[in-house]
Amino acid sequence: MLDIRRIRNELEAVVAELDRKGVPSDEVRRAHDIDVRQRAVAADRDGVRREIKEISGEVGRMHRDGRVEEAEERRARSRELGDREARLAAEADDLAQQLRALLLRIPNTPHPDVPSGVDERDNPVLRVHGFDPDAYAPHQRVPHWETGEALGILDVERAVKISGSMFTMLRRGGATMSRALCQWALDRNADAFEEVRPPSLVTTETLTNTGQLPKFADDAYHLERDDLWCIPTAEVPLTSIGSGETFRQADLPLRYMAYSPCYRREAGSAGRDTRGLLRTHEFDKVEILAYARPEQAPDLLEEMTGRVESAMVDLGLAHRVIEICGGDLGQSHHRSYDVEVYAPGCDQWLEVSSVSWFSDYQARRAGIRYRPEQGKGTELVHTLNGSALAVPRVWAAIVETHRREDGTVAVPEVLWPYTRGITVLEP
RNA sequence: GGAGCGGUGGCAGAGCGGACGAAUGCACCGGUCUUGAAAACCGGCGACCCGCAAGGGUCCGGGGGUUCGAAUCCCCCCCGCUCCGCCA
Repeated sequence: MLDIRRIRNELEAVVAELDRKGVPSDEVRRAHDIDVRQRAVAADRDGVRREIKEISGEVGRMHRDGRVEEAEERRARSRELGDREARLAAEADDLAQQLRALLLRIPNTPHPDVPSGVDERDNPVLRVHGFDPDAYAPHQRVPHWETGEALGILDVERAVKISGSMFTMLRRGGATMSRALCQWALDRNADAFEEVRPPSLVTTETLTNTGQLPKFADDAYHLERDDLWCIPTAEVPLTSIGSGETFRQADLPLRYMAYSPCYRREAGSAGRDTRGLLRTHEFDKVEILAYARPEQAPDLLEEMTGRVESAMVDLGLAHRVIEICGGDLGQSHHRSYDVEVYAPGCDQWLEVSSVSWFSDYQARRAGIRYRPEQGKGTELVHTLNGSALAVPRVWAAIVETHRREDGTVAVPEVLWPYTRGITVLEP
């Protein structure tokens, strides 16, 4: 959520900032309007409550002093006020509820340095590593789904039989390498991040904290019987670890990482990226996440992006970093970098990580605070997160990049400690 | 799933219709004392919202209700613990 005080005091600035994301101003203006009315009604309500409290105190004292009929008169007066209080309170609650519902739908404002743009075509490429389009041999120009089926390490047909379209199944060395990628990704970030194994099913409240609800309910799997949601990313449970809690400034930044399965309905993307592993309902991912003081956030964003890039280097994959422009930034995002890997077989840049800074947008929804060493009270933390490694697309890029002339695939050496001796994927 | 007990400030733990935002202890912050520290003593110490401020309001798991007045009484829900059942 945005800070209602900013909407209150700097409405036009907020409108201008949201415009950079292509967000129309009507909802913010309506929020501003409701806020004005809400506060007026709440002030009236509080005045009446104050009177009731005073009178109740008097009634108590009169009773002790035996002034019964005087007390009776005061009591009648308070009863009248009670009706007014109830009406004002109901109105104030209703307005507050409307305001919150609106606020939950209004996106975060972008960081001032976010480049202007309308959609993904306007995302500037920040840097490119190890990419030379002419350097690929014909044996690398084979899409991973063909190599995967030929080697018996990818079995899409049976996955579809078991679970329906857009589910996949890895087998033998392919399954082993997938698991190895997760373990390796966790181990290489263990220097700075606490390993967590979070729940994969979460409550409506938890899925609201990170911004997926209420707006994007169609994208998530919902277990109606128990009113639980399948997480689309470990960001969801990890962000809510600290919900409703207040941390000490000295403990920040707090860093967590987790392997988790991720579930996405991919509503509206039927027919896109239908081959292979590029877009599936269920996949594995290792996520890294931090709670930080606002001043710490910019450096953390760079550090976390750097961690993803160096992982791609170690896997021998060509990749690039792009910055997400205003119009392409997600609902909750303040600033984002995408890391994309080049897959020579399908000749595509595949997004394997999106490292993002959410400013205090998620922390305000979730109530994650810290106590500053100077000054009074509490402040909201800033949250950041990114995929340390999204398995299927990295798997695809490895199978295409490291395919050899004989049709087998070389497993990157950094994974060998995790593959039970498998160094080559072969039939 | 069934039965019993419980959910109060950072923690422990009183309060069980009015003077309670809440005793007390610990923790924490400031001071006295001390070469320094500890101990002792003195003082302070919750969060959130509205307000320039003065000040006001809300919060005793959550939601309803009773009452002039609810942490305290009633109803529903959630969570925890113990026992039973079931189960990887």
